[in-house]
Amino acid sequence: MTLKQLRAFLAVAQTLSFAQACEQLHLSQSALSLTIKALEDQLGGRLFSRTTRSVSLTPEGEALLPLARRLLAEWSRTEQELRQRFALQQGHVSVAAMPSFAGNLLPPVLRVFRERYPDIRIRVHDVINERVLEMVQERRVEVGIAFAPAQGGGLHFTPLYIDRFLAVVAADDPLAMEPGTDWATLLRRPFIALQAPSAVRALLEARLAAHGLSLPVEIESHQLTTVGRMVACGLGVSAVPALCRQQMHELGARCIELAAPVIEQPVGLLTRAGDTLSVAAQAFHDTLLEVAGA
Amino acid sequence: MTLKQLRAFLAVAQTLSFAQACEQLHLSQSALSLTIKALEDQLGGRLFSRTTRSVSLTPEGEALLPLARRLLAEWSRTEQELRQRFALQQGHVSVAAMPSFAGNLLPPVLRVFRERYPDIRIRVHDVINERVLEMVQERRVEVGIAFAPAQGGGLHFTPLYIDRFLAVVAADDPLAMEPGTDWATLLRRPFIALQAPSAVRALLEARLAAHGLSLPVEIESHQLTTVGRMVACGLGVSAVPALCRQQMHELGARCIELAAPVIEQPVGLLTRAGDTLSVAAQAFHDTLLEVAGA
DNA sequence: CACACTTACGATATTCGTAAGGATT
DNA sequence: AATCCTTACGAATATCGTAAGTGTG
Repeated sequence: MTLKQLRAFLAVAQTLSFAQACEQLHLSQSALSLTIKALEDQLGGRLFSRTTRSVSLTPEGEALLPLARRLLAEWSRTEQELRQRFALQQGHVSVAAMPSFAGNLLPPVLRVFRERYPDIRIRVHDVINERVLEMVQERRVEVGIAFAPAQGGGLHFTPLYIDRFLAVVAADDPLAMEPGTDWATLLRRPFIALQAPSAVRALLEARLAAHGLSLPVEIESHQLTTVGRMVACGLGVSAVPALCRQQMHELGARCIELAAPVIEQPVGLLTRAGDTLSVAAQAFHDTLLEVAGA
Repeated sequence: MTLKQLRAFLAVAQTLSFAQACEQLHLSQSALSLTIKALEDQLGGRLFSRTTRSVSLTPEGEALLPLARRLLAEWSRTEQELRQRFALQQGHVSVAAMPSFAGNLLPPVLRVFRERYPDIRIRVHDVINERVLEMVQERRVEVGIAFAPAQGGGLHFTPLYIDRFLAVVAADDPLAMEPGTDWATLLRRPFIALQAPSAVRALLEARLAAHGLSLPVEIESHQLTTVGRMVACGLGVSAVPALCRQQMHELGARCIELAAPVIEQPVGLLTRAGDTLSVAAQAFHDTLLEVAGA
């Protein structure tokens, strides 16, 4: 039983005329006749009762009719769905992004993506850096945005930009007037740090230790905004990824360059090494590189 | 999107190998490769991620897989069902038969039919003669068994046998010893008749009237068995289709031939004139002619 | 006699398998 | 070097349309 045969059957069953069905199918009468005949032979009996002057369904044809309708409808529905997926008119992307990115560079990217592909649903997971890596590995998301991972671990990394740490000080701190400072100067003040499970915190301490420095931690928080507010109130100083400069400013703190050493770490897109991205995820990937990578 | 393409997709998706799928499909690698390529082109994107050494599903392929499975499963289920119908391994027949037939000749026919086609379900409607005609006309049954209808009425009649009326008398009635009698003799006794809506009653009175005779009705019933019992108890006599001879005997009454006039009426199979019978109904029709027509 | 479906036959397209090519383990 | 998928090309197969055939109203 072929698709053509079933389509031919449906056309004849609906019009109850070979001639009319021919036009509908863009087929000659002979071809249609042969097609129906072939179908009947394969099934083992007549589907139509032909009296040279009129065509009617046999009871078996009557039984096939609703089945044929359903089958063909589901067939084209399936075809349609796949086509739409490839045409970016359907589907969804799951993305995981570390908070500093999710809260700063990501929203404008989402706006552009949504404008371009309004039918693609996006699910953003705003989770800590390590969790981003896990979610990509576990295939819970197709794309992740995080710091470059230490070892591969089956992940593919596409760099977006190099992030560097900036000093954050209160607006009335003398340092706020300077263009920059160094770690030795900054660390003479009480330090307000992100709490332990944070990748930013871990990164920071590891790099400083390599230069014989350590953080004089006074207060800890696990929210970047809290850290910003505390600095703004003069409770101490901090150091944050350059990405957060705008956010810190809005919270009333000031950011200045920070050297000796300059602490840098690439931020980029993570995908599973072996896997192909869905067209939707690929489109998101590309949009992200285009909008945030500039 | 064609059947072959989807079958090829499923085979490759399940084995994750073109080579293995080839054997399963009885196809060369090149043909399979082209088939998958054609499917991908038509849908507008890749379904498999080929790395010359391993094949894996893309997210879109992953989405198609369950849909393809369902589609192909339903396809063969449909094909199977139709084939079985034609092979008399599935389906049902609805039959309407007038009570005298349903209770006498029909059961052995059903036994034979059931032995031959154990997978065909039969539904018997045991209804009065007129209702048989209606049910065939309304397509509530495919086959009816009744007296030959007066005018066509879109019905096709196949005669089974000619039924004639017999006299029914009590076992101790003097007539019970005779080989036969005539209407004039019979009607000198009180007559026990079937009630008005009965076709048998109507037929009887119409034919007798043509010969200037009328029934001296003493008692009426609408059950043939009741009539039989009443006759057996000596309450009167009756006249019934020859078909019921055995039944009357079992009830304790006796049947003898009845002439002057001999009242005959063909009994046969009724079908709608224009319609084709289902193979199941046709098989029943044929079995009935063979078993009951002998 | 005209209409509607079926059958026959030659022309066109499609599909298949063999063989060569390219890439990876 | 061996395996697996892709590409190229000639051959077999299937399908289509034109035209003649058949039966019914």
